[in-house]
Amino acid sequence: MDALLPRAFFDRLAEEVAPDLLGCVLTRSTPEGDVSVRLTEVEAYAGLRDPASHAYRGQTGRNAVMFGPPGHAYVYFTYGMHFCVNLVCQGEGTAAAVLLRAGEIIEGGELAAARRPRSTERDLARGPARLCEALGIDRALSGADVCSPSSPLRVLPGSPVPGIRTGPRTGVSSAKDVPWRFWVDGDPSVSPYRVHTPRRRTVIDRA
DNA sequence: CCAATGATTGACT
DNA sequence: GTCAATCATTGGA
Repeated sequence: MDALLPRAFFDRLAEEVAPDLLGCVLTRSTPEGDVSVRLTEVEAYAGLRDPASHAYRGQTGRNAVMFGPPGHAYVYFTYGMHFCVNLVCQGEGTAAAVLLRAGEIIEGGELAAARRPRSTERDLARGPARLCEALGIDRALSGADVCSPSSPLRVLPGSPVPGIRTGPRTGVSSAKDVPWRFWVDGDPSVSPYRVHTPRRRTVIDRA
């Protein structure tokens, strides 16, 4: 079996780990089979020192995994319907993490397509919630050790990636100026950039 | 207790 | 370009 990324890889600042994750491969194993994605877009979050991080205001039940050791998955549920996955970085207590935003499916494409039946091949993992859906990642995987060979979610090294670009993070409502989104220039699986738009008032709000 | 909203997506004008 | 879906989590009353 191929060697996984060592835990030391993740024991660094998230903004240092993030570009090194591009080209690496995330594999999800289920009884139905394996699906693997080659990462093409990620975002770094610096935990306690980052206003855009879920961990900015300290440890809660939801973000507890981020305060643990590096090399584990932090999965959260958002907008009432989507999951997103991060990989915890740096030492315990810092709550740094890298959000996995997009990639190219390189194994298990049939299973990924079955999980996302209305998606084109290009869009299978083009976005953080799409990536999770294609790989079958949900809350149950939060805390999974991606450095362990027996884990249902693992990360393997990739070949060095040319053309890494950086820019502001997508969809965040604070610290928009920090250029901690990293992607592979020109890769079709990179998600379209969208600025954060505050939600409008609903009918119930006006009643 | 309760109201607000989100590290998004897909559908639609 | 605009907008609704849909609910866990959060922070404040």
